[in-house]
Formats: sequence, C-alpha cells, structure tokens
Amino acid sequence: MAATCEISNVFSNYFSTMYSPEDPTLASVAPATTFGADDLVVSLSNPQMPLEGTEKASWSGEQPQFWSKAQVLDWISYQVERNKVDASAIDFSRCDMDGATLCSCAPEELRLVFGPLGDQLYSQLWDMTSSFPDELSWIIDLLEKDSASFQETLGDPGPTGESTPSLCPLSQTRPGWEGHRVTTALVTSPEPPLPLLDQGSAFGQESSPYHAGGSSSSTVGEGPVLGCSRPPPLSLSPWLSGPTPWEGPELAGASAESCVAHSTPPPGTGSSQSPRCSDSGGSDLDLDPGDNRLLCSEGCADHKKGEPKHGKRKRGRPRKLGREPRDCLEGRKSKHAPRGTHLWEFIRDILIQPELNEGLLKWEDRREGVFKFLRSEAVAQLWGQKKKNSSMTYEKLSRAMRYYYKRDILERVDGRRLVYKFGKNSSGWKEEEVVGSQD
DNA sequence: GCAATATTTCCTGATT
DNA sequence: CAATCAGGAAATATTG
Repeated sequence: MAATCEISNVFSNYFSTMYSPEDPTLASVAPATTFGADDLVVSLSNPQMPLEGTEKASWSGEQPQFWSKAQVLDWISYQVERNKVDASAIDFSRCDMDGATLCSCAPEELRLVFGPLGDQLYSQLWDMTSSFPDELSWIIDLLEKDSASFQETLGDPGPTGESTPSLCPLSQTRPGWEGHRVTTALVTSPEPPLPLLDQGSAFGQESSPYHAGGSSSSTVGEGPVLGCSRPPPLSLSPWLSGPTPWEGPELAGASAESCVAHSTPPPGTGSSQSPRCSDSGGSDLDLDPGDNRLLCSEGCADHKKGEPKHGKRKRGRPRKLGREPRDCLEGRKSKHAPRGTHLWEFIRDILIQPELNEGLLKWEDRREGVFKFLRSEAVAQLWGQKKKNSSMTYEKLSRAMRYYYKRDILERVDGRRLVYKFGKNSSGWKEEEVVGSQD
C-alpha cells in the first residue's frame, strides 16, 4: 500500500507544484494558442508528453539523463497512470533515483522494479533519449535559418545604406507566429518544419530573401494573411520595396552592382561577415567570394559590364574565389544544403505571394500562367541575392529563363517583352495548386 | 572522381 | 538608342 500512497503523493504534489502556470516552459508554450491550431499541434505532438491537458510535465522537454529524482518520480507516475498499471505492483522504494541512474538501468532491472511496466518504461526512455538529437538538429537548423536571414537583412542595408526600414528583427518583419514557432519548438517537442509548398520551393528551403519587409510596404511586415497556414515567406530586402536606385534610366549593370557592393558590410564591422560563420546553405549573408569580386582588383576590372580593360573576360561563370574550407562548420553542417530553389520556382513563388511581390512581377493571365516582369532588374537582384551572386542581372536571368523553353517549363510568349508563360513542366502556380498547398 | 543538370557569363545579332 | 530577346558557347556549382 505504500506504493499507492506514494503515487498519490506524486500526483498531488507534483501536479500541483510542477505544473504551475509559472512554469517558464508553459509560459512559452501558452501563446501558441493564439497562433492557430497548427502550431500548437505541431509543437505538442510528441507522444511522450502528457498531452491530455494543456499542461506540461516537469520532465518534459528535458533529457531523461538530466532528470532529477523528482522528475523521475513524476515521469514514472505519469507512465503508471498512462498505462493504467496497478501501482501496487511497483516497488516505489526503489524509485529513488535520478535520471542518469534511471537511464543506466537495464531492461531487466526496470522489469524487476516496475514489473510489466518496466519494458514499457525502458522503451519510452530509449525513445526519448534517442529522439533528442534529431530534435536539436532540427532546432539548430531552424535557428540557423532564422539567424541567417536575419543577419542577411541586417547586413544588407540596402543600396543607400540609409533607411533601414524594418530591417527585420524577427519581431518586426517576421510574421509573429514564425518567431513564435521557434520559441515553442525550443521548449516543447520536435517537429519537422511545417509542410512546405513543395520541394525546392523558396518558401521552405531556406530563408529566402524576399519577404517584403520594407517600410514602404505597409502591410506586409504586419504578417498578413499568409502567416498562418502557409510557411513563412521570405524576406524581401527592404530596398526592393521601393524604387531601386539602379533602376534608373541608365542603369542595370554597374549601378546595380555597386549598390550590392555597398550592401556588403565593410570588413570588420562585425556584421557577422566572418567567413567562419558562413556556410553553404547557410548564411545567405555571406555575400561571399562572389562579392569579393566587387572589391578586389579583378572585380574592379571586369565587373562593370563592357569594361574589359585588359582583354576580355573569359566566358562562363567565374570560379568562386577564396572559397574557404568549409570545415569550419564541421559537425553543424553535415548535410548538404537543401537543393536550391530553381529559378522558375523562385519566380513562381513571388508570383503566388502577392504580399511579397511588391510590384516585381505580375500575372498577365493567371489561368494561363502568363506573367510579366515589372521590375526585371529588381527580380534579378533578388535572385542573385538568393544565389549569393551579387552580379546577377536581368540579362543573365533571362538567359536562364530561355533555357526553360526547351524543357517546357516555360513557353514563349512572342512579341511581348518581359512576358513569359509557365509551361507544362512547371507546377505549383495554378490557383488550385496554390490553394491546395495551403491546407 | 564522374556525369548530369542547372545555371552563369559573355557574346553576336535581331527586334521592339 | 537602349532595352530585350534569342541562342550559341563555355565555364562553374551542385547533386547523385
């Protein structure tokens, strides 16, 4: 009977104290309810957690190895309750152990102490301990992404370097729920990112650079419609929201590039330009090697179109310079960066997100998939930003677009400048598809 | 390391 | 005349 008393105590004491609303973890979780059911479900979906209510156990969110004795007891109580086990069969006098000890128990030992529940406990423990690494890596990934896009925006003061409108600290330009999701994830359970539009889509692969966060965009930063059921869009550099300096009458190449060059923080400004911090998928911020060209002698010689100075530049894509060994990221970045978004997907994603579009592109005939570039150079810059290629121009982008004709990803639209049409091998742009993907 | 794929870059010429 | 369009050619980057 001691067992029954013990368990009563456990329930009365721990559930009343440990689950108090003051629990910081709860504090972090609670707001989820204001952001839509999806997030909540996502966050709390770990079957290990006592989800019957909205409460959170003292042991949840912590690795079993680090549980205190109280947490161990708490967890055992939960398991007893959950498995509807006869507590009298359990020798609670032998439960006085911390998480580390518990984890070191062999299944037989657990069986000895907990009877039939022992096996269950063992497997639960195993699941919990083994699931953490994934959890952490996911969170790390998520944070990396967030921090990357955040830093990117910070590091990109725009063409003029002034007006840094809502340069998007998370709290400002990101839809509120997004930052929240990170928080929630940290304190609760793991979950892969929300379903993405589709693979390779700019929406999810990485924090894309085109979320309209500019001050000139009155609505976007407020986290409009797209917030809830759709993955977060991207962050549009503020400078894309307004007229871009390089879109002046004369310009394209040189001006545009110099603008981008300006956006590269000067060395030593500490704007996280450390090469060590960059990583492949990574920090889009790393205006990397490609950007060196804007500063180095070679770049100065040739980055301005039509100024070959000493002979012509060789054809083809210039080799990336100074590609630092990426070992600096060892461990963290074991995986390849996700396959990059294809150009056509990038275009499509801008088109299907009117909030992000900001006058970059427009549908000419949505049903037919006909669209037009309104600010071709801005789109090109954006694409370049995404690909960490500061010298991207519409001319180059359009060349890539033309290659899509052969593959039926795009169809020609004769006689109309800046107008393209999605072909049969493209997808995800039709209204039905877009709606469907927002479920 | 290699091949395939997807651009990226440059260029020439035509068209708008 | 400038901006685009069309494509060829050659080169790199990324993936499998």
